Amino acid sequence: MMINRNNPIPAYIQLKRIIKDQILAGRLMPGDRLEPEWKLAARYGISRNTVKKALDGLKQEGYIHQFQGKGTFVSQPRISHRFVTTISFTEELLARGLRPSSRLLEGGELIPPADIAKELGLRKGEKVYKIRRLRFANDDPVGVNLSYIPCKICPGLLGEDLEKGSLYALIQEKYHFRIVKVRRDYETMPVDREIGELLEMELGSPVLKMTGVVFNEMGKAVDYSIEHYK
Amino acid sequence: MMINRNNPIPAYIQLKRIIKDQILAGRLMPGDRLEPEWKLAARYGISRNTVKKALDGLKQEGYIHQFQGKGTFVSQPRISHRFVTTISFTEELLARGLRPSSRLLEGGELIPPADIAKELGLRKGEKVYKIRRLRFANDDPVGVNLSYIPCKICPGLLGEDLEKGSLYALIQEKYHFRIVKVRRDYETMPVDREIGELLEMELGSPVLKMTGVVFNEMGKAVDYSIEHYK
DNA sequence: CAGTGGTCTAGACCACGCT
DNA sequence: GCGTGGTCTAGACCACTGA
Repeated sequence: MMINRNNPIPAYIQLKRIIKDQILAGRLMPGDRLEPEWKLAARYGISRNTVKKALDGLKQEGYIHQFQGKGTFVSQPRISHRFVTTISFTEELLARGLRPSSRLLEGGELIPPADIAKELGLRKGEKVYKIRRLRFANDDPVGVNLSYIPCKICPGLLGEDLEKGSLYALIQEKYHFRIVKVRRDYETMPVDREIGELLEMELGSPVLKMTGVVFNEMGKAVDYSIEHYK
Repeated sequence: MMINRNNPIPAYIQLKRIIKDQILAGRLMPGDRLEPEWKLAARYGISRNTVKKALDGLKQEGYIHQFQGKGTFVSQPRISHRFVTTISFTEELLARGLRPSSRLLEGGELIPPADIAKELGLRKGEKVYKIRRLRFANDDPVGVNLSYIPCKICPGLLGEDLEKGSLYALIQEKYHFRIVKVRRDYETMPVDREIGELLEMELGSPVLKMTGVVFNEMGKAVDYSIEHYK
């Protein structure tokens, strides 16, 4: 399949279509490396910038990812878009016109309990960062967030400012992930003493407990979190 | 604010930040037209291609849109998919000031496939209602909802008006449940033909697929649903 | 018509991963 | 060192809009 320069469809869209078809047809499998950009440019008789524009689109749609110095690879699952916006406490509150903020309660590094290690797909002895934050909306405490994040996935995370903005945005920006899959359990339950004190609630009032795992485009679990919301 | 070429942050990201800040600060209001690309390039001392890359990012994030031959305009604040913290489509849309409605595509009674029976905790041969609805926001189709609800939990459900309001509200009211636990999986994927036609989307555009189970206060699964949203 | 964004080129240098 | 993607330039022509 070649690019037809008489076709009014732009070359980068034609190339995108060609590569996408190869992925959907299984001729390119998840994990496969594509030819380097310069070679694609030569093969299809277009400039490298045009190849980049095609690849940008495919990256955007979650079909591929790229690593500087390594190459271009077909992504694991199907497709992704901006999942952050649907899962981020920070953006959620901003969208509602509230002012979100956080206070770091605890940040450390440890070997996680077996059940959490299993959810994260970690081998025995692999460490995680444990990050516990109290969340505010307009300075009212509204939630407690406990996250376990594999150290090998996000090295140096504790050196970041964990009280500013969205943790997911930080992770995606710093480590160049895209979050493509989310699993969430929601449950209402009476509040226990510890959470109740943090959220300034009466003992036994109902809280929303949310447990979740998020996955990046390579199918790796990036975060296991337990959250309690008023 | 200018672009600092000694700053290791790429010029296009610096420009993106500058423009985004102007929008967030209200110096650029929704509907305002930005300077033409060539003028931005001259003002910030970078090439037009670099300006385009910054604008592409902002377009991508929904802050601006562009029209060939007309210019670059600040977008209305984005409506984000915030299904995570809400259970009910109806309530979600009402909260956003949109008018929700539904059209019943399919309503019947059947023995569910084994995997769905398992999710619902049903014994062999126990029937479910299968309810498929197209969802509208202000008469635009925005989602397709497929629900499996155990007949023994909600007897006579098909006799109700399934196009009016929230199915969850109906179920909770008629059968005196409280929904206390929800499990949700979110994933984005390219739209297939059937859903694409219902939602009036181009084949392969990304849709949010949500799969979920809700439980009542007795721990019984009340509903297994598969939904696709624009 | 002039002005705008859309596409595209043929280069360049840099940052990074690997061997 | 070499190959990769990341960024950037200074042009060019086209398609579309609106006066």
